[in-house]
Amino acid sequence: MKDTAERPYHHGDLRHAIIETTMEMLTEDGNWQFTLREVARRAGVSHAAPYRHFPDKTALLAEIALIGFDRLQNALRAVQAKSDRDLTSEFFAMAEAYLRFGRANPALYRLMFGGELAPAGDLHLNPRALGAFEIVIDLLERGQAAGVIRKRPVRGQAAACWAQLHGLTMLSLDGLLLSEKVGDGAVEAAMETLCDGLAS
Amino acid sequence: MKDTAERPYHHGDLRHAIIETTMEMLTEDGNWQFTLREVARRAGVSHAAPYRHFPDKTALLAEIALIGFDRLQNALRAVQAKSDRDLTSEFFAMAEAYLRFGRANPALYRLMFGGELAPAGDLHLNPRALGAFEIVIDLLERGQAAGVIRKRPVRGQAAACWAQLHGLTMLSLDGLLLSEKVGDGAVEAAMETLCDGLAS
DNA sequence: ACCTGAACACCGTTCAAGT
DNA sequence: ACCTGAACACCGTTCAAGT
Repeated sequence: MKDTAERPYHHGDLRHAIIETTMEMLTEDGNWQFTLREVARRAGVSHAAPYRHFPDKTALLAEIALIGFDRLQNALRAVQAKSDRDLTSEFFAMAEAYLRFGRANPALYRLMFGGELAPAGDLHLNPRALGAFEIVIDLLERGQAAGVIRKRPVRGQAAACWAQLHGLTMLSLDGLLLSEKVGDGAVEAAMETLCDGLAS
Repeated sequence: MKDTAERPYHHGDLRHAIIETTMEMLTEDGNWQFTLREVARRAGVSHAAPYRHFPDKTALLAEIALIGFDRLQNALRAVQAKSDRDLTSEFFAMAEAYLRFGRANPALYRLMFGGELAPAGDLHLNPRALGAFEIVIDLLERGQAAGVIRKRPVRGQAAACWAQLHGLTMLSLDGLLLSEKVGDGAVEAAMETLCDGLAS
């Protein structure tokens, strides 16, 4: 579209390329390991080049984590949009979407909640990290209005949902919910117990 | 006690000293960061010495994680022992002990469930990692027998408890359950919801 | 049997210097 | 304005050599 199209200089947009490459490395290798020098290598630039776009390694990772929160939010919003069913099915679909996100992006999910970024620019103060939480709150509010959810402070109920989903996701990533260890269908059973606690 | 007391050679028991030093480093610095060379430095040995006792860094960390699981189990067992109260109080005391353990040892707790050890010798296949789970199962079984817990497969209920506690602990360590973000008393509210789901 | 010292191949980060 | 190359201070790991 641009008439002055001199992209082929070196990259055009190295910052974007770095983020893209980092995300690829994250998804291809479940084993969490990531070096700034390799992302530079893959992007075809010198190992010092990323420092023109990110102050340090954790700043880049914090940005990646935020993108992860955006994607999680979008995954949940997609479920919310398909509201052609009752609230209970929507609740289960939401939970399933959350768990699937974690299982599909283990390294990214771990990064989002890892804590190696806490010393950095406290990622979790960023409102983008709480978008998913608001979606759960909305669902619970509709449930209370419809009379299928127990009338309690929604934020507390949302915390229970989030903790349960986060815990299941993490334990699942750790391989701690396999049938041999914890019995068959542990995730389904746990979700059922959560539902019992929420239902009116 | 020993008549042949030639400890002051160099260390006597370097393996033990290394574990001890690692544990100290872990508890003093919440920011997860740990180098094998520094533990050697603090233990007063060369940086190659640890390799006579551990094949590599992750092997040492896996051992530390197992000790963490032992300690968690002991913390819960201490609650179990003081059974001078009803099952509901015991349940809450157990939950509180779990959360307190995580908050008191953030770096250790993160290591136990971190996943940087997964590629190593899959720590979580070790039965020591599931001791805490068995304690929860025992509590739930007594609850079902006493008629205060809903009659459902216990292992599923235990999974729900574990996931909830693990999720609350993790989110709490991440600072995601602060009042400003999620409302006041989120942990208590979440525990209440879990109870509602378990109670008969 | 246990420990040291030097060595190798890597990091993250900085900084003068290039275009 | 953006990138490179060399440099610095670190790692994890290995291995000959010391006691």
